[in-house]
Amino acid sequence: MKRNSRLSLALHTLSHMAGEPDRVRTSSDIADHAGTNPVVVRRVLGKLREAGLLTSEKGHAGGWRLARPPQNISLADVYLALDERLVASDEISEAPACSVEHALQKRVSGVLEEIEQSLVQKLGETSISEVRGA
Amino acid sequence: MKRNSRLSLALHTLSHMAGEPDRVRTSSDIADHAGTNPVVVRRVLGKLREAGLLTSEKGHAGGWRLARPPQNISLADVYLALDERLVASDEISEAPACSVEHALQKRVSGVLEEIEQSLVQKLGETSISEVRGA
DNA sequence: GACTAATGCAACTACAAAAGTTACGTGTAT
DNA sequence: ATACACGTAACTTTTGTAGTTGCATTAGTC
Repeated sequence: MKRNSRLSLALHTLSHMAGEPDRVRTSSDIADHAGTNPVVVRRVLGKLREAGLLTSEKGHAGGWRLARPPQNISLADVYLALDERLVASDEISEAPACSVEHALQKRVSGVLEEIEQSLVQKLGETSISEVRGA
Repeated sequence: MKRNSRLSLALHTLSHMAGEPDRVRTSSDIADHAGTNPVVVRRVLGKLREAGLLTSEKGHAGGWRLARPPQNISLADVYLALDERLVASDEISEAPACSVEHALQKRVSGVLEEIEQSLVQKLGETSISEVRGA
């Protein structure tokens, strides 16, 4: 696949679903369309299910479905569901000796965190249906 | 190190330099402060030099220095210098069979590209000196 | 009840990006 | 001449993630 594939796969799948919200889709179908395989699809969509964006049903005629109207699912919902933190680092900074150094590190982290937040806000301005729609 | 380490290392170093713009620093000094090693530092700072943010001098008493006043170096400058594309994918999409599918992929890519742009814009609003300063 | 088709999940392999490391060439001040 | 610094190439190590296989569980269908 490519980089940022989880986010890309999630958006792709959700946008696709937004077109026919009532249709149930299997992991295999989705995997075929996305050029990947069913287990990867389940892994990614599982995250979206945990976040309440999708529902899944086992057994015969089971599969995936949107849990809410697509107008009501923002890109930020998806991003957060996947635990992506593209900008900020989930740092385990190994406590630098110097305290000035430590202060500076917190500065940098703080700035990146702000940028991360503004990214999420920006993502919140677009819904899945808009991705498909126009 | 941690995730997003190149950006983090670059910002850290530049912020540090912003404090004493006239001082020349060696890769070793910087590496010690950042908890990494000189070659990695040279790799990252080399990108910043290519982008005109830093200068380097070889030989005895050589080292790294800011190429411009720190007020005049934005986070976007740094981000772009490193060729980071945190949101958008540098996709080599393997041409999907269905053309509808292809259209949708372009949609998703387009949206991510927009988000990427807005991220750069946001980064452009902060300078290196502000990171250190307040 | 047997069969089929779907998710859920664990364990493993494969691969790629990046950090870390070593080594050596080049340039420059003393 | 020497010491010190960058520039760069080649290699190893680490890590994140996709891909794969296998099997348990669940739910319709015959």
